[in-house]
Amino acid sequence: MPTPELDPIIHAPNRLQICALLMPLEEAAFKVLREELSVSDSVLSKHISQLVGAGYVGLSKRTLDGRQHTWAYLTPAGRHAFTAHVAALQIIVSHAQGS
Amino acid sequence: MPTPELDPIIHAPNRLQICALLMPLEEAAFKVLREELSVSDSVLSKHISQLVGAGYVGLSKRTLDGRQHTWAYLTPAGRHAFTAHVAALQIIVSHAQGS
DNA sequence: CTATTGACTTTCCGTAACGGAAAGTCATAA
DNA sequence: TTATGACTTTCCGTTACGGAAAGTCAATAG
Repeated sequence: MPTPELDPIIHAPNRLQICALLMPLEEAAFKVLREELSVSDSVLSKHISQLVGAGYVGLSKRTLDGRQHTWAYLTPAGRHAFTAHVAALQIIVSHAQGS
Repeated sequence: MPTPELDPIIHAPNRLQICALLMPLEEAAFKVLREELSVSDSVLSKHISQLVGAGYVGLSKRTLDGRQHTWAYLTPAGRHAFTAHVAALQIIVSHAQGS
């Protein structure tokens, strides 16, 4: 059995966390993600861009209180990729408990 | 609860796998690791060097059949770091199943 | 209608991580 | 003394990040 492949788009710590946070939600506000990850706007924006580029995340820009706000959500492909990534991680880590 | 920190030394896919493979063993031959990871000698050597540099892995060079062979093993610090890293991963991933 | 402000986005920049290929080590074996 | 096997290092080019600063844009404030 070949080693399961870890998805480089998802593996990066910040993106792994973004995906994990989005998994149980329908969507999350940009600001919320930024606070959860404790990163700057630019860093979060760039990571989200990569996820969007991979087709894993979708954005919804809406106006609230007269201001523009961005919400992010996992696409079906994103949910699938995250699930597969976690499965791969578990297979790799499972060797640790005695192959 | 602050986000658990992923150890960058261990997080890299190849090194995560090296550590996972070494966890249940007392030691593993260089060649075995190279085959399990399907990487070149130089790549494996460089990743192991980083683990050694972090104090996570130790090397034992012995002669067998008149040839030099290298064996790698996790140090106590390495086992501890790997365990902590996996625990951090689980905490992050656990959010996915509904925070 | 123009300036401002909030909420991101991009660009610019420097550092560090990787992998592949090739050269270098070193302890034997021939 | 040379050749091997088994790594180790070096060289090189690509890519990934993060921080800082500049740029966008829509929705007010004036």
